[in-house]
Amino acid sequence: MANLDNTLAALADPTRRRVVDLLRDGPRRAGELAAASRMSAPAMSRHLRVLRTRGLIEEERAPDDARARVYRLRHKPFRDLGVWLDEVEAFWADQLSAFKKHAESKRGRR
Amino acid sequence: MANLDNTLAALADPTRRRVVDLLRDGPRRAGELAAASRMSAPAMSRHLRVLRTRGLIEEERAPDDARARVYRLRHKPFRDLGVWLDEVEAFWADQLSAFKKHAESKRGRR
DNA sequence: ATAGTATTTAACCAATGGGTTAAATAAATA
DNA sequence: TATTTATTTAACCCATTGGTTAAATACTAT
Repeated sequence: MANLDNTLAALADPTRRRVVDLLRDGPRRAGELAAASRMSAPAMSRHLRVLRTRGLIEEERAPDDARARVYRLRHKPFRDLGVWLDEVEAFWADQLSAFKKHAESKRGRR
Repeated sequence: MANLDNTLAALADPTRRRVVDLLRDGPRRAGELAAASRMSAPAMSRHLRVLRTRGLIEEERAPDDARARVYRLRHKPFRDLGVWLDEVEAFWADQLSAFKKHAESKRGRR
């Protein structure tokens, strides 16, 4: 459940992308994520479920308080997305493309 | 209109992601993209509009047949996505994260 | 035991998304 | 000029999404 389409679908929502940014600083509780996003607990809970079932994050109980759930980023989906992105980027690295791009820059593109 | 959220929203749909893959091989007509994706012309047209209004592709008339519209990838949104991804990836490059990850690999994670 | 806290699940609702078919545009061709 | 051809736009429909509030779960604290 961690293919590219799942990953991109999970990241499509701004709230969920924001959660990823928050988790870059380390694992966070559901409550912290909700507060930081000014979002109700149920709403955040569902976003977290989407991120989890699509493989972007993983859940565990807080060691100090088993009521709380702590979420952290998983590496693989981001790595895979990076691989795909590099493939796409290769388009511009390609000589022919570079030539076309150059020709077009003269017409005010970028 | 080419921020990260727009880009990710545009890429969330599998058909649109497929279009990006097709355009990696060079510019393509709307009709070609529709056929390659086994999708009706109107449906593809709307996907192309989403990709265009969100800044991922650009449109021009075919030089040889002005009825046809040719689409090509734009660089910026993918570059920006790459920048963000690298920031996210930095999470795992971080020493402390690396340590945690190592500790957890002993419990069967990855 | 009782009450409080952290979070999820359920039920519901309005908005969005993606497909379809039919009509509109606009250019090439006969 | 009349007819195809390439594509978009419009109108419509159904499924999905993301939010809300209320209830359920499960643990902590008094």
